[in-house]
Amino acid sequence: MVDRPLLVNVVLFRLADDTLQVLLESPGPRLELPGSELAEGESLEQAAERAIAALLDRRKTYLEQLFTYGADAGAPLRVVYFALIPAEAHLLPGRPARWAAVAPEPLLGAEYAEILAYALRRLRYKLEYTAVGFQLLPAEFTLSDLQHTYELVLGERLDKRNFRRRMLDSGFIEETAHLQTGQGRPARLYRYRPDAVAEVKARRLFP
Amino acid sequence: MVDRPLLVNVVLFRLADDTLQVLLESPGPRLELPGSELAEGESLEQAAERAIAALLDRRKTYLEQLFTYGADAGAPLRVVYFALIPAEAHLLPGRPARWAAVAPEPLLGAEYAEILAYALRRLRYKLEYTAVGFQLLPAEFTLSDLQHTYELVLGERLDKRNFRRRMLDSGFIEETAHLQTGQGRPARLYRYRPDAVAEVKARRLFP
DNA sequence: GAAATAGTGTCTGTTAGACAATATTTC
DNA sequence: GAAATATTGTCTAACAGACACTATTTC
Repeated sequence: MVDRPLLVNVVLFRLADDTLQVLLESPGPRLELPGSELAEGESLEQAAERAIAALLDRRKTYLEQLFTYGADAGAPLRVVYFALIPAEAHLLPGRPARWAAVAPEPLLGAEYAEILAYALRRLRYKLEYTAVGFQLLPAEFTLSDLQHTYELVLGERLDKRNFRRRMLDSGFIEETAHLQTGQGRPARLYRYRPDAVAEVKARRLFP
Repeated sequence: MVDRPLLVNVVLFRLADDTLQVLLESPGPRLELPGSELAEGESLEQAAERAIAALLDRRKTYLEQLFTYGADAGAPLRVVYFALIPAEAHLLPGRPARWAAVAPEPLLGAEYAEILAYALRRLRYKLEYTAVGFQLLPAEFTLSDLQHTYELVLGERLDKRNFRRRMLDSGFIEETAHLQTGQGRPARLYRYRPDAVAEVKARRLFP
């Protein structure tokens, strides 16, 4: 049996300050992705949740296994998860961690940068083809909020009319009785329908 | 550091005898998926390739990491890959392994059955949205062969005219100068274009 | 009433999907 | 010429994507 360290890392995304952000730790001079060694009698997912619970005051998140990195025979094995965190979650005090914009980060090691890039790719993919965007928003949200979420994650502008039409047609969301007031005309609040089919039927290559 | 066994399993698919088949081993009374423990100084992918090389006379295959199973804290960690094997590959002699139709297999343990079901789902998904089907065929193939491949994996009949049209329009394949003769009219042989973009642009949920 | 934001409908080009007849070979 | 297989084109309904104006609220 091989005695090789097994790490569980977590890429935590959130939307705040009009930016897609990722949680980075700086225990030393360099930035790292949060994580920990797999503990005795613990599942992989539990280890990921433990790493999140050590950083945030919120437990319930969208969590998905990303990949297991073990290409370099010398390096530790890394099982990487990614998670979506609503903006309301707070960092626990006393942790050398901060939310950083998803962007080239010179202090992030190359191995972590590769993982982060892949996680972002998967997040965008997920967002386009499934109904995962709600995990970044509060339970009730306006269609403008939702569109903004998509625009930030995908990094492109979306057409308002087409967005609303397709989002409503998809059946993923439903109206609530509530309105959100603000600067201009109040906006209808919607909520995610957990019973909706989460996968979009995408175009197949073959008939 | 936790001292937990780390296994690398491989789900090997091939098409033969008009069936989608998977390679199963029977070292004991039950059937299992091939695999081995991760060896010292070895990458995950190398371990998967080693497990394949121990069974088949062909090394070069399509190999993709599927998932890492570690939900049960008591069980070993399993990094699972899936691979596509052309029908020409031969089983090495003296191995307690056989190709079995992908179907409910009573002798296959529940954990393996779950893995196999997921691998099949991923294979179908891959086939629909990327150009991976060629990995199950010889270098040159007819459009009928290719359609047959898709029909077997997807488990449904496809319309010939639409299939050919879209496959040719996709640019994934190109004509060769060769024909395959047989019972009826000879068929044009095609080959995969490795330089083609492998991903299909699928329909997005949002504009 | 000015500023801000929410909300709504139509048109066009492309594509998915359904559908059947002809062409070329072997035996 | 019968049997087997390969090859080819059209039509329609649905959808993607482009596009601009009206409605409702606050200050």
